[in-house]
Amino acid sequence: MPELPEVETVAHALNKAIQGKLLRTANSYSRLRKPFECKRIVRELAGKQCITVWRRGKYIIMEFDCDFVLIAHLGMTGAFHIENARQKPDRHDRAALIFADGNALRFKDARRFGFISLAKIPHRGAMPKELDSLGLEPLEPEFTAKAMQERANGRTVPVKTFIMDQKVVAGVGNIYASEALFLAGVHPARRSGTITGNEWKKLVPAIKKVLRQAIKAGGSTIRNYQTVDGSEGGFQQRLRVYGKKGEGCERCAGTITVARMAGRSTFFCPECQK
DNA sequence: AGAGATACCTGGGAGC
DNA sequence: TGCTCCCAGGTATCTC
Repeated sequence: MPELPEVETVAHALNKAIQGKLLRTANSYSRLRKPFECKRIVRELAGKQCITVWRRGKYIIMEFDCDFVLIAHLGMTGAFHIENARQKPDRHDRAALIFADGNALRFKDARRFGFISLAKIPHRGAMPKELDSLGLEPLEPEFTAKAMQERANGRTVPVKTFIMDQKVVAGVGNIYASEALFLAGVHPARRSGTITGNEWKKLVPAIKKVLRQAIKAGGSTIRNYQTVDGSEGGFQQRLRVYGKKGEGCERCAGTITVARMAGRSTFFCPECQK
């Protein structure tokens, strides 16, 4: 389940892998959440050089030396891998970018929740308008307790759901939302508008800390996630509540409990998260 | 407009 | 061993 740390790890690896390469063509093997527009992609990007690859929220942006970018989302099970273009795609490969040097960047996605789409930008280095609605970037200075308290004012959704709202904060998903709330000692079901300034001063740094630690560990491998070279992330060993229903809390005598919030499993300690 | 539910999709694990 | 059932969840879209 790729969240910000996994996407960061993948974007970094992709940047190393394809920066400077010339796109030759593209292939589509089956449909994704949004159609992979092979013909349009080839028309706009063939012969163009990949300039850089970066991340915004959970989206990966591949820049080329023109006014188009590719926006990729890994969905639940998306992964990129590089191999020789002559190699046969395997069962779950959905699309490929073929480079002039003979390498293929294949997008593998068993559940097809991911996508790669072409977007026009006003000028090189600009943010595609498709990503305008994304909220605060949690590792940037703009992500502060004050900004979050303002946005939460009057809101009644559980704070867990609130911090997973991509229009509020971009990049926090189900795993790290549970982990950050645990670190901050905040109960996930609390209505977001009732979180005090002091609580946001614990929760905002907790989100940053959890994300930074996970990036350092190369992400968490929960079920599906793989890095570009096929290796697994190391953060799952450091998870404190996610997936730990029935286990003892590491901080108090409580037992980790699971509840559903907005249809998602939410793990927390009912004793020390208030 | 905000909140919650549902659809999309398929591998994998649980239970029998 | 092999079958069925259900869960995992990011996002778009719907209903209230």
